[in-house]
Amino acid sequence: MLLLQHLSQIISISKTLEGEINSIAKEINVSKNTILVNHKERCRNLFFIQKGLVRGYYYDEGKEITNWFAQQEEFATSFYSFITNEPSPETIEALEDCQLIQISHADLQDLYKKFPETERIGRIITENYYIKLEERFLNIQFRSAKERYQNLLSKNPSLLQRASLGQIATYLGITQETLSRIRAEL
Amino acid sequence: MLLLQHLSQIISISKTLEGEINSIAKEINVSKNTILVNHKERCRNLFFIQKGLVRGYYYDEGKEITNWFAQQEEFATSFYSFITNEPSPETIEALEDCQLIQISHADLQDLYKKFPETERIGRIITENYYIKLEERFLNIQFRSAKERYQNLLSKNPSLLQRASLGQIATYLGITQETLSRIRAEL
DNA sequence: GGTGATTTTTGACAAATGTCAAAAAGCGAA
DNA sequence: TTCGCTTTTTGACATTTGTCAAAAATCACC
Repeated sequence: MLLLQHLSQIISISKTLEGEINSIAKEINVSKNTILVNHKERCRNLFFIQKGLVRGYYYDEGKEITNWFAQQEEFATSFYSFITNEPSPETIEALEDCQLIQISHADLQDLYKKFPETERIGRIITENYYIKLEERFLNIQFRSAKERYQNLLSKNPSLLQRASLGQIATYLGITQETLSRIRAEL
Repeated sequence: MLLLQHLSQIISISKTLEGEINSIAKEINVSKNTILVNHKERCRNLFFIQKGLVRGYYYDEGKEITNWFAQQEEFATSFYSFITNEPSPETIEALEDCQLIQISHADLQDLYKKFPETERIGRIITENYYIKLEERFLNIQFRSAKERYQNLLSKNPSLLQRASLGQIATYLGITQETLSRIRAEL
């Protein structure tokens, strides 16, 4: 399982722990356009993406604004809702047919209790996600629309083929028209 | 010690753990304008603010851009540098005379090893900081300069008295002139 | 392969914010 | 109190990006 491989890069996973993880990790396949978490609904699951592409988006003045994309070997959840148990401000949808691993919040808390060494995994993963978010924050604050697009293009070129321009534009914090113009002039 | 109080809100702290924390937590007093971490230098310390105000800032085209403010009962560090051990992209300075608790990265790692339950504290604190950063990210992406200012004003009015307008403006992602105009029209 | 829906591009114009320069206000030290 | 330095405000103008509408291109499905 890709998830176990991924986690074992952080700490070594004992056979018992491996068994426990296997027992709480539910492998699910969802088809393109499936809504994994609905806006205003509590998000009690963490998803690990074994294959496919998922995005989280907000509604702002009736329009969908992409908050993040997650692909193979990344986690996806409404972080805010998962942690606080408040309704999710964002909707999560599969942009492609996906093979996911689903872990419930309750099972994860049990895992933390039973295997305290997994707290370490949780901490390190959260730290890394924090750093990624910080980088994105700085990007949006300091860089022009064009620079952000070029940055995305160099770091994640395949995304441009897999998501629509409108989805990518709002992810970059610009309108679709602006993105279209940026592309035209390059 | 305020730090212990703060941590005990997350998990209960045993007497042994308390002793250990006391032994690695160095209380320091720094005066206004002290640079705690220099840009391009590795940041190997975590600071907990018992009293005072600290800010982290970047240089962008020669100008200082405030990345964050931290005050009483908050942690301050160059998160990126602390976690990755790379040189810090940001400078950290005390904006007021401060009473801080300093914990080194090495000591913290030892603490995590000796007292695995502290991993939980680390995870939860990181999660909360993640949520705060996400909120700020959405704020800057969705809200106008004026809304961001009003938001800050309502959530943290004292900051306006304690930091300069220039520092606050760049924190809000706008220029000082724009902030000045926003204030004038209210 | 054709057709209706969806996505992307283009145009004209508007709004928000930035830049540069200078004036005004505030503040600390002698 | 005054002088010099720093911070804040104001003015004129430029730039970036957004908005709304329509045309063009692309895609999915029959």
